[in-house]
Amino acid sequence: MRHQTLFLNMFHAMLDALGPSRWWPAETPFEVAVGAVLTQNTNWANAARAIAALKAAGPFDAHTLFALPEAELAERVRPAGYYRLKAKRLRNLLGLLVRDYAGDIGRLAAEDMETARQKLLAVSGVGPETADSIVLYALGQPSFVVDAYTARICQRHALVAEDVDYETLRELFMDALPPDVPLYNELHALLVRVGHDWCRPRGPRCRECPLERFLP
DNA sequence: CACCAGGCAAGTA
DNA sequence: TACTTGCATGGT
Repeated sequence: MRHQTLFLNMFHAMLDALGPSRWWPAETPFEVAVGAVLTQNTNWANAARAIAALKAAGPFDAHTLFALPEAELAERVRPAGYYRLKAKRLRNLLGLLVRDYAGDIGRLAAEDMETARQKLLAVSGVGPETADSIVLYALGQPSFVVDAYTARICQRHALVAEDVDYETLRELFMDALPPDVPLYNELHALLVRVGHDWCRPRGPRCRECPLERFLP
């Protein structure tokens, strides 16, 4: 209850200033999952190019992509950067879907949230942010997504320590807020937008940030 | 030119 | 355990 009011005030301030985000920018749950891997430490425009190249390879589904040679997968995801690495990581994730869920991400979505999260985290190349992004935006279950922007905004406003870890930050939000999928969806999206446009990694303390009047 | 972008795992001591 | 390093393209 400690941070609930603060977070909700932040949420409404950002929403009023920026309007709704309509995230995740993908057409299907499967595309969300693929995009979550491809956008790791990479801007979305490059990840989107890689997705377009994957779609050009044939039907955009787990069976089809998993059947591609890894070298071809790598060439197609090249625009997303780290392309040899991401080909492996994507393949690992596709392998989970094909082996355990008949290639159908809807069957993964039928698992309870903790099970789905652990299955995703067990894939090499899927860490906590990627797993939570898939759980929230592809599976539609209320796992709060923490990312570099979330951490930076909270650190810069002295809400958390500089060396705060992923789980601590996630629990801060999830303990304060109800497990509400639309709320987690929009709040994460807004934090990314504010982080990208105002809360830069270097440079002076941001001015005219939508959060300025709510935070120290 | 330097910096940044919706991380993660493996290596080292 | 705690820290460091490799991975890479494309826009500003």
